[in-house]
Amino acid sequence: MNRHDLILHAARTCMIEKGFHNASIKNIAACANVSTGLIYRYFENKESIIEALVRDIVNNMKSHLDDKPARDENQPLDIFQRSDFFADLQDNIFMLMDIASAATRNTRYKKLVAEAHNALQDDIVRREKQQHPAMNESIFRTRHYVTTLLLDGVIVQCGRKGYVVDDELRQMINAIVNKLLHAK
Amino acid sequence: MNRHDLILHAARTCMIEKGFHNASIKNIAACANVSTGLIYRYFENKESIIEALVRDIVNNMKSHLDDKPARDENQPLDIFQRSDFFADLQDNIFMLMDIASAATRNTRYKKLVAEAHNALQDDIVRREKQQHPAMNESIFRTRHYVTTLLLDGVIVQCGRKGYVVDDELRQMINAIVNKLLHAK
Amino acid sequence: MNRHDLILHAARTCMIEKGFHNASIKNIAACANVSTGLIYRYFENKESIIEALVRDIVNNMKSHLDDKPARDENQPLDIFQRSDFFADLQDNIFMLMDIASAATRNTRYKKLVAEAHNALQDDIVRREKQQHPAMNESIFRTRHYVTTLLLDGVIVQCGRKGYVVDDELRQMINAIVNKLLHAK
Amino acid sequence: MNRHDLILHAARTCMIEKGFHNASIKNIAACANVSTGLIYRYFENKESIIEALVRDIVNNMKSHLDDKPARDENQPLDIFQRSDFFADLQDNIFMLMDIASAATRNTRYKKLVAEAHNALQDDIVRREKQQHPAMNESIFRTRHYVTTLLLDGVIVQCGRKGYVVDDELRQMINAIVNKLLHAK
DNA sequence: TATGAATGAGGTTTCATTCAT
DNA sequence: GATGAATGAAACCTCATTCAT
Repeated sequence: MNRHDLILHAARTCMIEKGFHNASIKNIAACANVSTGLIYRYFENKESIIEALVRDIVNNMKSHLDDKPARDENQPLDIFQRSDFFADLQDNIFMLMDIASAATRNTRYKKLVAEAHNALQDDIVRREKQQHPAMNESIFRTRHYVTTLLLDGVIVQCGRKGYVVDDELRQMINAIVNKLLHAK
Repeated sequence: MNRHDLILHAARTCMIEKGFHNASIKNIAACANVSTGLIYRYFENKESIIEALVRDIVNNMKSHLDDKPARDENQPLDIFQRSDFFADLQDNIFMLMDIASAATRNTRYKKLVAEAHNALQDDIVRREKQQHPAMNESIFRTRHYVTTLLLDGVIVQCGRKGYVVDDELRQMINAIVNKLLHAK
Repeated sequence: MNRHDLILHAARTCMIEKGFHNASIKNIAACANVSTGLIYRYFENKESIIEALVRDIVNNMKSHLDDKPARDENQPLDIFQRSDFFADLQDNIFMLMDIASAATRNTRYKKLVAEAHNALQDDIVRREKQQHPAMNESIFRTRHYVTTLLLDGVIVQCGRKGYVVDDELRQMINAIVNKLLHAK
Repeated sequence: MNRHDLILHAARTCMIEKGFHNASIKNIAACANVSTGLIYRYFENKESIIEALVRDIVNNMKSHLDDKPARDENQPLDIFQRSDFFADLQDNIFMLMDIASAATRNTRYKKLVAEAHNALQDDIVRREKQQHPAMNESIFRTRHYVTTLLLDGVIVQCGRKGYVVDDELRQMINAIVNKLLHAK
């Protein structure tokens, strides 16, 4: 791993562990086994690290989606079926909350997060359209929106209660999403 | 307004504006037009201010619920119908995100938020039970859970996109909730 | 007790309990059951309270000495024999240390403490002279000096070890002083 | 001098000059000609600085003792004979008083001072034993105790009177100690 | 390129002192 | 006289950032 990615990885680890505001540059440097000064050779400042982290998460999600096999409409949907995708999401729960929170105040983050979401949505809609050319695009968008809403809800709940997604929760969410999809 | 509430109000304003971590005691004092020292006459420390803020939000929600007229089962539900309730929620969105985020790292906050949620849930279940004595309690709990999930999702979305709840969003959420309720 | 003495008494209690620097005006006021503002009606500032306290201690010692029965030269001396005097001294140990310590830096305290010591010494020498008119004054002064030295040592030791003067310590000190006195 | 020792030296100077409670981190930093932040690179907190200072004093005393030539029993003892030892002690007088005073209220300091005293005592007893193998250990301990008592007394007196040890005081103390030692 | 010592602004909190009531 | 709310300077400590080596 090159220095840039090494630092980014360390930043991710620290922020997951300590939270956005408690992950100091020193922590990150120690975690990456480099000097504090070196951080500033690869990133302009702390904000830029967050920026890169968000970009990373988005790219990760996109690549997860790329791998995703086409869903069989007749089978019940399991939005957690790609276990590695959701494992990742769980890992990121705390960081995502922090970043979302930070984004409410920081224009740069906010723009970034919004762009990321739009990119993701476009990506999802595009591939759904390929599968179901006859369907109305607005339905895709709604689906995506609801799913996002629920996932965000789950994230917050997890953060709040401090537990990971267990089977009960997983089934409940799936039931809701399935009902929504088939009700259309 | 007495000094205690004045400071609390200022704290709320600052946190909404600048975020949890950037609302310094000095900021709050300046916003309340008092000296920094005075803050500590009314609150033990910064944590206590947050504590009071969360308690305030919870009590507010409870009193909103108390005012809520019995819902006519045959009419579609509008969870935003109490516009002042949601206006309040929107005001609190940023702060709630920050606090939820901070709660993932701070034991005291986490306990506080958990307590608040339990208190709210108990309150809701109790009043639903009064209205529908024959219904199974677990259904109430599920309903509450889903609603919470969605509301949390909405909060995050709002924070993320930086806009308030518009009509489109409102109708979409309502549609989902209504479908869920009648599917049961 | 008048307000002035009430406050002084409270100050003494607080300083014994919490130490010189940790006894705040608020503490003292609370202990005296008066408002903080009132303190400043009776004392110019915190320094003046110390000043008054030191004066008090000196006067107390003088009055203890006044009560002291003439010592029988043929009996071994017990410098702790006036148990109430030493009880008082023990009570004051911590405060005396603090004040002595503060006096090293504060001209006003230093002058005060020096004056107090001289006053006490003169008082002691005067009464010893009355008892033993033939003896050389320098002997009295030496005796007084040594006794003071030892008492101060005892005070520091007590402060250091955190215990009060026990029988063993008492006998040891007495043995030393007796030897000194009779060696002359 | 390395930064660590530079800061420690500055701390010592400040404490001697201003006293324990008035030697602020900022003062110390200014005195050492470094930034306040740097202090915390070398010491965990203010307490640690004191800790290091006390340790320094103890080590200094021990090394002074190591250099001390064996005393000729037939010659009168001069406990100030190692003039550099006592010069050092005088330098430390103010600080020692403050620390002793602070130790009465602070568990950590108290433990520190107690340990230091025990270490010194053990050191002294050990070397006396080497010189006089036949003598009872309790005699050494008593001697040490009395000497300590007197030294503490001298320290307090010096602090109180604000002067350094002059010849008169020196001779008086020596006379006392000699009498004590030979009376045994 | 890489280090980590150094900086200093800024955070929370305490407390002697003042002053309107 | 008496109160206690209010002030604000100053304490300790943290951390993003810079820079000599």
